[in-house]
Amino acid sequence: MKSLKLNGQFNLESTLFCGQAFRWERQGDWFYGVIGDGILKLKQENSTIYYDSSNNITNDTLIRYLSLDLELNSVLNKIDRDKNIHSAIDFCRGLRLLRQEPWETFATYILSSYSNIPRIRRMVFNISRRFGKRLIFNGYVNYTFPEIERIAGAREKELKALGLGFRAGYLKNTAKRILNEGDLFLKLRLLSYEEIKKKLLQFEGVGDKVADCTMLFGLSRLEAFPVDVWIKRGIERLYFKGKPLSPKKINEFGRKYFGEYAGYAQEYLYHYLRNKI
DNA sequence: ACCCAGGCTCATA
DNA sequence: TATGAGCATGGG
Repeated sequence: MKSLKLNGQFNLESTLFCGQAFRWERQGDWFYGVIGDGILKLKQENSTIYYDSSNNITNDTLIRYLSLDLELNSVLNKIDRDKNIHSAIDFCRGLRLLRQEPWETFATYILSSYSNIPRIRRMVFNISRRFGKRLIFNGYVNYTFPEIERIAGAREKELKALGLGFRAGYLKNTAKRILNEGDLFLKLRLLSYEEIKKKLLQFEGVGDKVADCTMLFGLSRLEAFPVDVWIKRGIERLYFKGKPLSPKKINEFGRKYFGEYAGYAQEYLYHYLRNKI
C-alpha cells in the first residue's frame, strides 16, 4: 500500500465518474480500474490518496494520470467567467481531467457514438474481456484494453456480437488504418490543435465530438471543447436563452468564451448538467 | 411498447 | 456549407 499527499484541490470521485473514463468501478471504499497492463485501486481520505496496483505503479505515474501536477486553481480561475460556470465549478470542485492512453481513448469514444454511458461501459468491457489480457488483483478481475492489432484483426461480425452495433466497422477500420499510419499518436503529439483534429477526422466513425474527446482526454489538449447533446442543450439554455445552435457554433462559442482551458469548462459543465440541474 | 442515447455517414440543396 | 434521414442495439 502506498500513499500520496495532495497539494492542490482534488476530488477523486468526480474525477473518475464525471464521464471522461468508462472503466472505473467502486468496490466498497475503493475505486478499481485498469491502467496499462495492471489493475490500480485507490481511495481518497481528505488530502491523501491511498493506492495499490498489480504492476507497481509509481507515484509519478499516478500524478501524471490524475493530472495532479496541474495548478488547478489557476485553471479554474481562468474559466470562472459567469454564474453558470461558477455553479458548475462549485458543484464538482477538484475534478481533474485524466491523462488517458490515446488509443484507448480514441477507440472508446468511437464506441460512444449515439450510445449511453452504461452501454459504452459494457462495450468497452466486452471487447477487453474478449481481446485483452486477464488481470486479477485482490480478487478483482478485469482485462487490459485490447491492442490495436487485436481489434484490427477481429472479425466485424464478432465485434457486433459484443454489442458494438454499427460501430463495429468504424472501430475495426480505424484500427487497421492506424496500423498503416505507424506511431500515429506519437506523431499527433507534435502537432497543433487544428492539425490533430484534421488528422483524426479522416478516420471512419470520427467526427468533431469524438476527435475533441480524444484530444482532451487522450492527448491533453485542454483547449478542446467536445459538444455532445448535453453540452449543446446546456449551452443553448444557459448562454443563448434556449435558442437552437449547431454543434459547430456551440464549439466555436465554447472555445472562444472559455479560452485555453475550455476543456475544463466543458467537463465541469457536463458533470453539472448531468447530475445537478 | 416506447423513447433516447457523450454522433457519424451519406445524400441533397 | 448546411440540413435531414438512417443507423444496431440496449438502458431506463
